[in-house]
Amino acid sequence: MTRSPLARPRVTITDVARAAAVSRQTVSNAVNNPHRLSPETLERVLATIGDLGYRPQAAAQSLRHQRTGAIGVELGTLGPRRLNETTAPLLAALGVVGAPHDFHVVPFGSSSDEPMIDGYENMWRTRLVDSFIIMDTHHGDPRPQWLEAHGIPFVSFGRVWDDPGFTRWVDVDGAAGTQAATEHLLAGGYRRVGFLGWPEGSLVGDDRWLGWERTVPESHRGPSARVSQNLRAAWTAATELIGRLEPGDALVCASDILALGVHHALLAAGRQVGAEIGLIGFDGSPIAEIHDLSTIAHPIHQAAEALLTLLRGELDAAPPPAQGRLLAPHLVARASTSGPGNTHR
Amino acid sequence: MTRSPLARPRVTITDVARAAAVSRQTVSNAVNNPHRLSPETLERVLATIGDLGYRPQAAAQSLRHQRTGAIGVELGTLGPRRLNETTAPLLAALGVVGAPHDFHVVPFGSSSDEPMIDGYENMWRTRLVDSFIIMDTHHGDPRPQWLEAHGIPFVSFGRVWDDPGFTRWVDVDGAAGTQAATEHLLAGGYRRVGFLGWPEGSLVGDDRWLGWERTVPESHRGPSARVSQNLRAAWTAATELIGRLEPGDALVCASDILALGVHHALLAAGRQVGAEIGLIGFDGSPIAEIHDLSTIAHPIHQAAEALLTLLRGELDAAPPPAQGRLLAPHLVARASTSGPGNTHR
DNA sequence: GGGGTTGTTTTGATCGATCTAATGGCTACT
DNA sequence: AGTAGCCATTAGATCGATCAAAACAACCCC
Repeated sequence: MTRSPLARPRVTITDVARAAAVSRQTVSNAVNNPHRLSPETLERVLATIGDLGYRPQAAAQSLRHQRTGAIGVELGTLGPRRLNETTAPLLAALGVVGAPHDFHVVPFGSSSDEPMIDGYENMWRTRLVDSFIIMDTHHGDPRPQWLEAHGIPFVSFGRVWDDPGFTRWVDVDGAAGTQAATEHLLAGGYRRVGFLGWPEGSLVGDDRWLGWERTVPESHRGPSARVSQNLRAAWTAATELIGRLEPGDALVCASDILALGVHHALLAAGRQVGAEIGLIGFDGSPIAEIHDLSTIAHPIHQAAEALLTLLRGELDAAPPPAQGRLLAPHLVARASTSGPGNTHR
Repeated sequence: MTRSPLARPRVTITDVARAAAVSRQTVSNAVNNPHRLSPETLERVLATIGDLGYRPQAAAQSLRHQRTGAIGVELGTLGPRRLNETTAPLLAALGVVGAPHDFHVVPFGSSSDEPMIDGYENMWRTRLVDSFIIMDTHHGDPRPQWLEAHGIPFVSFGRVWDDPGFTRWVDVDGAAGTQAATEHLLAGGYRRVGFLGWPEGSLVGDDRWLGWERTVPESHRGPSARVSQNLRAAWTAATELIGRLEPGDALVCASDILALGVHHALLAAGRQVGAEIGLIGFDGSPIAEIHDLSTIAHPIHQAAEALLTLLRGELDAAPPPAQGRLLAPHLVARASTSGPGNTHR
């Protein structure tokens, strides 16, 4: 029944103090204010810390500092809001990027459509977390206002559309993404570049449309259409659209799902993806990877860094930034944009 | 600069005690041992708790109890082990199911392929978590042994293949899944049912193959093939396979990716999915949903419950169960198994 | 030698909750 | 009346870390 030193009994600051024949405070200083100790003492204490494998306990620090370093992130599991493709990777990135700064993530769920503020309130009141990152904000979203009203620190991944004065957000520059996609296709030798996007009126959708529209020269403009985010709709629209596409033309799509619809329509029409018709999606989803479709991927890692920086400012009561932060997504080139005439592998 | 009661200053047990004119301990008892109080006192204290909106602080409880209720879950972000389709939903389910039992999840990442034990050691030594759920165990996985050796509480989602004596796992019954798929197809009127799976030798793959093999009668057995988990391979194999399929036949696939490959091959061959050839995948992934493919979905919610139950036993030093727990997945019927001759929608 | 500095180390209090043991009030039994 | 027993309540200590302030040592200056 012997247990290794990692297990019980835990190593506390008192153990280290005793072993090094100093006071608890001196051990604490060795860790947090090394300059206060004489070189000899410092060395001895640090050696003892190493020997015993001491690490400060998070719970004790949290209590003392009144800060846990835990960031609440809501995962909409059931109900209308699904776990989307971007959420999970962002969560992972936040975990990795946050660790060195003593931040960690605590996902929590809202099991139903109930006033989901409940989840936030629980996490906050028990101080299981001391800040939040909200995502997928939409018009009429009650969360920003509620959090603000209660003085709860939070930042947003995605602009807060309802409140233009709110600047503690990080978002992906959709227009820059479709612009890069368009340039990539033109540079790759495709003659005309068209666009398949979502119906006008969605802020994200319009943004992505804009990037294409402002980039493609009149002389190289291919046909375009706007349909809803759904495979069947995309397929149907694409079937009509590709009737107007000539070999050497290409399509920029507002999402990987739309691109997939086009992919299927091309397949069914017996036309070749990439060599005959260029095709690129948006979102960097696994779906695009599986189908060997080029796509515009979100800068997840950068977003995580930026969000944490913002959050740290917020927790230290620093003034909010002058404006939100737009990050450029990056291009992932695959077979579907290998260039006209190029038969890929 | 007024702040709402939810924000600073926090409501502590002392505040409640003062307001209700009792001692701190009495407030604590009102919450944890109500039977110890006289009815009048209890009522008064609870009313005060309600008025002030008191909730015990997690950090203080953690320190006192030497238990945080936090469960570490590793998210393999980069490196070889990817964030798979099941991980994210399970994480969400654990969050929801765990909350009422004062459990919460803390995802942490291994940013590289380094000895990833590091991540576990960090989380454990600082007692940021006091247990782990490991997933995606594989042959030669160092984690179970390491955790065991250090006396760290953990349970596994997925059998621990290396150690048959280890019983603190929950897994999905693959054979039951493919059996249900096969029965569904036969009951739906498909004449012959074939199988497309992974090469022999993978434990999960063989399990899924078995469910089909033991269920389909000799007289209704369709052609089968075994290929690697990858769209292109599936597509190629399926192209060959469907040459041997007659209208009214169906295929059970070991994964949604494989089913997708078949779907594409059918599409390219101009054959109709569902009405002509039945098709069902495995894993309940979004990919299947998007393509309107029937699939066998993992019982994520049940798995989360079972894992938490196991974990609670482990934390309370209860003896391990006699054996691991196999959960039956459930069938999600969509257009791809609508029955021979039935044109769906 | 008293007083002032600087530098290192320690003491005591604190964060918020809960455990243990003690206290005071009341009834009941001898 | 004395005391044993029970119930409701409270005082004090504890979990592990850190802050603020005190103590102590060594040195310099007038």
